[in-house]
Amino acid sequence: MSLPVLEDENDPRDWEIRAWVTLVRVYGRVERRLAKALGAYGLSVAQFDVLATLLHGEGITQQELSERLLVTKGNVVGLVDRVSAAGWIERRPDPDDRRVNRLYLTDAGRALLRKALPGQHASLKSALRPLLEAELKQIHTLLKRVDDALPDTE
Amino acid sequence: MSLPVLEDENDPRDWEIRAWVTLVRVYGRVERRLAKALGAYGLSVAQFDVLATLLHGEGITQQELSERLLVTKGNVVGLVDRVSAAGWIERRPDPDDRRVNRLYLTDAGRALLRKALPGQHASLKSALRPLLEAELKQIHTLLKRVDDALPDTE
DNA sequence: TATTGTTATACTCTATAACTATA
DNA sequence: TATAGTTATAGAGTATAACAATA
Repeated sequence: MSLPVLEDENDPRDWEIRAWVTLVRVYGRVERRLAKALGAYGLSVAQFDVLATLLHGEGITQQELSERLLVTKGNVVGLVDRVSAAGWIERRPDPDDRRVNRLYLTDAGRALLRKALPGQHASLKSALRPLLEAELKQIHTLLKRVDDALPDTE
Repeated sequence: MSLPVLEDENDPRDWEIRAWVTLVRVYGRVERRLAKALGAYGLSVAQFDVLATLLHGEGITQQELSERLLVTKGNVVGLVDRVSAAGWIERRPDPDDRRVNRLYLTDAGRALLRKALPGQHASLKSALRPLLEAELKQIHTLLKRVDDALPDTE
């Protein structure tokens, strides 16, 4: 989870650290809630991410999926194995390049998403309820700036 | 990691989702950098968290550690096993309650922190460099509000 | 030669739940 | 009865690296 949590007003640590500690804490706690809700559908967070990524871009390759999910292509193999074994996605060989698999949602996968997505959205809205829309935008804008500035040495 | 990343301006998703997706992405990428730096010292992020938590509160119990790290006490056992096997912390029986272990850094653990902490801080500062201090405070304030509002049903 | 995907290895973290010893 | 810690189980994710097929 990273870095200790303590919140006294005289905390001498830099604001980078305080912001990061809080972010990590929120990430962990919210992620856990989302994961628990997904568990009811037999989905892990990583597996849900696969489905949700495909929802917005069917036909991507495993390579592309690994870039979106920020995991190695080796790990994507196992992930895709598990999700396709469950019948939610399928690999289809690319007709033009026989090295490539392209990934598609099955009807079952689409149906599962239709069931699982509303709950995820609701959990998220509930967790972030203390923030006004302008504040959500603010967080998005600031963190997007950080994301864009991170070199993609990964 | 949770929820797909795509950034087009007409993205119809709610700001909760956009903020969350960005937060998750930043979390993942920065965490990975921090983890890589810790790897040079033979530390995982969770293990570093143990050491850093003890630095700010030596003598806590395993139970207390599990609450700070947001993991179950069962998992803390293994975590403490590994970190103490490496010689960085030690369990000392509580003299007043024989059920309790209290945790302390060893000299080696303190020395390791002295080596590892500056790099962690530097990585963090580097990653968050695009943000002004006021913006870091803003993120801290907003996310703290979210954290405080989350019910601790975990 | 470079790329896509696969396989193999080994470790860490996680959740869950039953168990013990103490209180 | 309740609490602190332990053990056991099983699954999931991760990194790393070598490999096959294809380009």
